[in-house]
Amino acid sequence: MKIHLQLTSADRSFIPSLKPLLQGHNVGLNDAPIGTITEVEMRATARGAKHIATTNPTLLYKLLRAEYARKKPSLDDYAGSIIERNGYEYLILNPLDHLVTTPTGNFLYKRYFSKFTDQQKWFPVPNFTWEIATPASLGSLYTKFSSASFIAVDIETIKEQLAITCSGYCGVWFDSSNNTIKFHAIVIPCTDEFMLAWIGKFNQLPAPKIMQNGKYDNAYFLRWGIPPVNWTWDTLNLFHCWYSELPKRLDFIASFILRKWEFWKDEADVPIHSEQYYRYNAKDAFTTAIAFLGLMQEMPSWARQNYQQEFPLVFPCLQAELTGLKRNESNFQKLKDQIEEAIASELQLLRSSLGEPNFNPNSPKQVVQLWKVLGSSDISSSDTPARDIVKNRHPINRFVVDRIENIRKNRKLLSSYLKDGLTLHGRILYQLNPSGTDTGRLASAESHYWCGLQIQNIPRDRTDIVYKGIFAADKEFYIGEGDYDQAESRGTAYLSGDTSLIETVNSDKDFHALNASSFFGIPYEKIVDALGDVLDKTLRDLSKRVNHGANYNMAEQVLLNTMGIENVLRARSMLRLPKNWTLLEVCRYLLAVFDKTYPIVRGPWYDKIKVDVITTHMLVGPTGWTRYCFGNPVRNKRDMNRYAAHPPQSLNAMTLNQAWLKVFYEVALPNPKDFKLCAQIHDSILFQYRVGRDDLIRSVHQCMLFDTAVVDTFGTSRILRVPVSMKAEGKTWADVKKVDWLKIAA
DNA sequence: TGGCTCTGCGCC
DNA sequence: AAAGGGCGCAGAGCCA
Repeated sequence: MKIHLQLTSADRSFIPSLKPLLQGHNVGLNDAPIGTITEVEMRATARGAKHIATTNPTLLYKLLRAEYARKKPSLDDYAGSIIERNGYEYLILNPLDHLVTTPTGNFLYKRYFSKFTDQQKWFPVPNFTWEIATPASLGSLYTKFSSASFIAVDIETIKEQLAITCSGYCGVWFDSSNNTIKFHAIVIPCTDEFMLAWIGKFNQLPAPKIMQNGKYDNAYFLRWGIPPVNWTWDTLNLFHCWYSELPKRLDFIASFILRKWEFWKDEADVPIHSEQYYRYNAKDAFTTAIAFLGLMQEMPSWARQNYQQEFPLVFPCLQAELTGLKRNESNFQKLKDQIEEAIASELQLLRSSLGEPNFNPNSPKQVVQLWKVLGSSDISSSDTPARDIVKNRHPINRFVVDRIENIRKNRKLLSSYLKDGLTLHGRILYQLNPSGTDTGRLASAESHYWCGLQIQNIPRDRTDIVYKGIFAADKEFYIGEGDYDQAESRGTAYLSGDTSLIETVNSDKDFHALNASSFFGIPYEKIVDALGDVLDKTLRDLSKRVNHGANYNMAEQVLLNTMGIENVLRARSMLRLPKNWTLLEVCRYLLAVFDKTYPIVRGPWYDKIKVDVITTHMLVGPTGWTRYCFGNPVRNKRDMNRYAAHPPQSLNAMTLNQAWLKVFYEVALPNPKDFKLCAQIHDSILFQYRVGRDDLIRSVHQCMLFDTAVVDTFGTSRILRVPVSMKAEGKTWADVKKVDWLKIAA
């Protein structure tokens, strides 16, 4: 096959990276500017090519202009799409720099390129047929769909009243007599109670349901009292379980799985309840159905096993999302007033002392300008490390920077956590997404209902501000929370097989104080006394930071940034390091001390991670959870850092996810009147239990405690059991108290 | 005005 | 040359 590759001049320097992908194929390259489409087709014809691949956005624009005059199409949206014109096939590709700047570029290029060179291996796309259901046709359509093997479902919604505007169904019928698959999509407009009832009836059809991010659709179905049965498949979760590092939007999945596919999301911008609107809905359902079949055909067994672990999580997540937490209105208002007042007075002070009545401390540009005035024109950023440098140069700087920091902190609180529109019916809602991260942690975001907040980054309580007090227990309920103790460090210890670290995490003594003692040669008794009270907080904090830094494979500059100049200076004098050492030298020393204490972690274990990724592209965790890795940890330190952070973070996530499921099935479902599952926050489970049902605290504790066999770098298997500490009896999230009777009674 | 990217920052 | 992992959200600033 002959292919014409129409590039841009910006691609020129990346052509060497492309060459290996073109080997064995007859490809002609051209990077001249685009005049007209005809001109490009003439270039192709000149070399006998009917297939044109392009990275040229102008060409894409010209190809689409007739259909979508509204806005410029984005190359990234259309990457992988095939557009037909005049008997030519156009394959849209991202700019060639993706081959070098993204870990997935090479893989995607190869895959998309095979849409031309290896056409028969692609899943065949059937014809798209669809119709709008009417009261007259619904009866017969219902009969027809009753025999479907699968039904893909997708809804459209509007913000007003959180209403469903229509629901699309794409039936899939397997006919074993002639070995064919039939598809047909319908859209039921949700225009009145009668149609809503029909949507509910279709949702009750027995066929397994396929959705793309069905948690969204189901939030609306549940809101309107028409839940579906047999939701078994979700293309979002399927794809995440296969290639967690790739995008997971339906349009991306479609162009990844299907050869002849053209991005269609630009069609969405049409009037509600118009025919095009319904067509768009039908097409989404159709796409979900065929993407599902393509995924089933192609996904390897390890990815399916991932799915068996991941998909069940959507049910407790959906329940927790719709439960949310009640807001304590008076605490909320009081806090908001307090913060607004603090901002106003600090801002006034700052502006008048600078003599700049319009100065905005949140503007990076203005703050960098201010550095110039203060004689720090070498600092070009206004972020935390930059401010740290500036404020340590002069007491006047410190005064100004302190004001800026106070204002920024409080403004952040106000805009992200004390904003309008947090609640629905007095409750703060959110999403918990099992497909949101590369490691298998849940991600969180604002609710599907266009309100609420991300529940996993709530500000921790400070001496002056107690934010968590705005989350209130329901009437006759208490808030409780179960936390894994030092989960990631335990994971690092068992996964690496560093026996010193294993000994440290398993000790009854304080983890960070033990570290401080081994790192700096100070007797443990001088850091923590016999009662467990901390005597040397500074030293303990220092070892905490060093441990944290080393675990994430920090370089010394970054350790300096996170520790701050003052802390590093303090470390230098406290540890009696040479006075002529620079801050960076001190940081280098601190990281070296970690390596000396725990030589296996950043030594043989990291080597093992590199070998695994380079030779297999896989990181397989103790639960079997497998991450496909596109990056190269040998050539690229960023990739190395990601893959070094993955095993402990993922193991911790898997542990928590299993506990989350257990709590759902063994505590929440059997006790619907007395227990509410609220959220998962990376190493904790937040819940509510009815006053008097202290036994449920113990039940959660039991669900969270379990054993995992972990094999280390050298093949030794050990049983890891992460201890759990329980907090409970909170009238708000801020006043949960440590539960101390669990151990005694157990 | 709306949409986009960049910067900054909250949590574990 | 320099390189901290995993997230999501808001404001600033710029462009059309």
